[in-house]
Amino acid sequence: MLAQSIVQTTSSRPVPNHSLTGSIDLIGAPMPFARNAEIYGENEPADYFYKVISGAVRTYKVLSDGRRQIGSFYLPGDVFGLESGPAHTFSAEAISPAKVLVIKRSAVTALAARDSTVAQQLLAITGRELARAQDHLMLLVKTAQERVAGFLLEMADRIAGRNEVELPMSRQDIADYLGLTIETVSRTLTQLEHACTIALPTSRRIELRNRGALHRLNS
Amino acid sequence: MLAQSIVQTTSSRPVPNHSLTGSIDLIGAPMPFARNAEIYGENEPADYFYKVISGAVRTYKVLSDGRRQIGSFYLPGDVFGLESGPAHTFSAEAISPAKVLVIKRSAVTALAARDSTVAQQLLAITGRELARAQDHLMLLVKTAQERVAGFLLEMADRIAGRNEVELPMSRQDIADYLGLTIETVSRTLTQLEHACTIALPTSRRIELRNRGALHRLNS
DNA sequence: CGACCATTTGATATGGATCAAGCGATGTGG
DNA sequence: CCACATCGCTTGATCCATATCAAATGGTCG
Repeated sequence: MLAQSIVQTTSSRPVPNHSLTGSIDLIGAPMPFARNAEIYGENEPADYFYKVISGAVRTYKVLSDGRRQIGSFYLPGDVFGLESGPAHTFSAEAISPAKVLVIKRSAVTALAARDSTVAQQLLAITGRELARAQDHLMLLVKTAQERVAGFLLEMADRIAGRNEVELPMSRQDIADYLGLTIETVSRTLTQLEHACTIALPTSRRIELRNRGALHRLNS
Repeated sequence: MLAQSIVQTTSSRPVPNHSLTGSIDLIGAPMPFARNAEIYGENEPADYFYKVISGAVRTYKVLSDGRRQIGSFYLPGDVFGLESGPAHTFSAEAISPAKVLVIKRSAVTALAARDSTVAQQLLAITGRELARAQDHLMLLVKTAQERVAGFLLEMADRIAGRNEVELPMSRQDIADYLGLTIETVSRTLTQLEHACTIALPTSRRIELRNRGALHRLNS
């Protein structure tokens, strides 16, 4: 939403005749990515940041022992790839076929220097990313049940359709986000189903039957 | 350093005669806190943010089961308590006797709206906080040895004196930062000592004898 | 010196990882 | 249209890293 207003601001306000601030340069064309296609790699120059139009995206790092840690999931409307340093600190891939708006960082930075509302939006986006990282961090010190419950509540909040959620990501993605194995995620979901806390009409579709119980687990 | 320049900017540039932007209101007096004194509590209004002058600070949350998770440690020069929402999401306490500069949020926000360098600094501080949270997050999915090694390297980078580090925090603080128990932290340090990777002249003082080994563990 | 608190060390228990197999859906080629 | 391969997920059996419980040690301050 805030990201949306960055785009709106740049395209709707009268712009001086500098090519950097023209809406074409700033927004670029929405770009399609296939399932599992790389959007950018860790350590690549962070000259662009991105906004999800449709589909879903994951950012991740691979540890030396081959384990993968997912940093975040991004859904339509979310901005990702905005870095404080010169390089991306995670890699990014499309989880499902995705359309992504590619935004030139230098253009927005230049714009922010003159338009304080743009600067405010950049700050707000970064601040929300920080809050999300902190929430994620708190999940990683909990039990498997608490992590899975927290994940389900997060996704239910972020994806429309209050109590029925269609997850875009695989069990492996969930496991790598929560610092668990795929087996533990699967077993925990089964437990929650047996406790009638959730229902699993299909493996990707999850119905929250008892939010209270999930919140209690999430503590 | 960036935070420093916020303060310098506000005190050295000519300021219009608005009380909000006067340097007194903005900076306030450096405030002393005793060991373990609360600086602010979770969910309290985030009307101020803070900069460590001397001593050390921890931010933390207490989970429903009583376990405490430390979000970050702050050392002299570090800014903390800068939130995207209206309330603090962690509590903050002095680890050791500390002097802390108390800064009025609304004043800096107002200033940032007119001075884009201030806005840039706010963004940079938030961005570095995000990077730190992401690094912390990556630690929490590793083995005990890797977490402790990563912690030692982080502290060695942040505290002066390359290879000899005087830690301001207790084993319990370290354990709650790393999502381990105090016993596991202690045992791991002992192991590293036996492997001649570190030396422990006193329990709070740690000498890094083999950075390479620590980096390998940290992977 | 003695009490207290932080830290270390030791013995045992356990949650989740690992290893292994089975199952169900999806898609492909004959 | 069906047999079969593949892939994602679930379930089962065992193992291990770290938690937990318990006690000893050491450093600090009155």
